[in-house]
Amino acid sequence: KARANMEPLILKGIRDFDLEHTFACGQCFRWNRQPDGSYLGVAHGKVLRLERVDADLILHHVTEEDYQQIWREYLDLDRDYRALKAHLASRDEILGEATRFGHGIRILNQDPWETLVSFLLSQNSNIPRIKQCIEALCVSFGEPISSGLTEGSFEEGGTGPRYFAFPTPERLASLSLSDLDLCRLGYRAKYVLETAKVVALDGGKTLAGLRGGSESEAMEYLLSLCGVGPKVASCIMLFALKQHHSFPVDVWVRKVMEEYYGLHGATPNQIDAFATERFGSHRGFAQQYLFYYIREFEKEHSC
DNA sequence: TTCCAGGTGGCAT
DNA sequence: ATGCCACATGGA
Repeated sequence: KARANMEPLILKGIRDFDLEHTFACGQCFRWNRQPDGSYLGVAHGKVLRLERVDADLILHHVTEEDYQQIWREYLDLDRDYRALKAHLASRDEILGEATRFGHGIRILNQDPWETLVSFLLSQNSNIPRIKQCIEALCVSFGEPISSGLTEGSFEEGGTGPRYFAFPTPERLASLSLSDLDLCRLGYRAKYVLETAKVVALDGGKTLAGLRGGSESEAMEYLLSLCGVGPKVASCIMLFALKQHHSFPVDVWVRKVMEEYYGLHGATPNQIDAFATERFGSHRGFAQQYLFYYIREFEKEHSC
């Protein structure tokens, strides 16, 4: 196929979408900034490069069909973030500040299986290393993608395929612990294998079926998986299952709740109750604005 | 060297 | 229900 000559897809007048905010805010791990400021990522077994030119969003290496069937939803392009941010900002000044700071954040609609494994690996780790682990998994056990991405200016000139899909649950379920040694997952390796075996039982259908379903049903299934606790389950629900009322509480969000909202020593239940009362049914978005806000702020003051 | 990183499982109260 | 602690790994 002559995909190398594919025209870029130009979406005009896309507001409230900043590539850095969206791809570096900690919700996803397979997007990387390129020398020219565009972002290259792999999702749903496809490669995409996104570029911002003024008010336009440019999608490279995509077909119109893939845009309609995959990227439009993945990038959450049909949601009115202007109205959403106004709603959240009206709750309190802290959230107002956070939404202005991370004004271009969008909550992606990611693949449930990839999100599940990604956040399994996230526990007691940090974002650069999480990305490293996931990349190692993909290179070692993912299917190579024939993207047709050969005309780009970001080729390294090496040999062999450069882009790999996230490995399927079946593939990971077939591995042994020692197979995973080279990925350096640490003690989380056995969580990945155990979980892959369960998810692979029905090809991930149960997991995928949780999208948009009931909160309790999703939570119950996720918590039954080895290595998945309340925090990881909440992230999967928010980032892959469209459960936008999910409010993940990690060390950073806890810090926000303590230092900005005065909830010192609060239990997870107390924090969730507070978030529900204060931020409403869209508290998952609030969580991500707050997370990005506190994390970037701490980065500034850590040097 | 020690501490920390988008926590969780196991075990003790 | 709640409170500790080990858990692999790498960077500061």
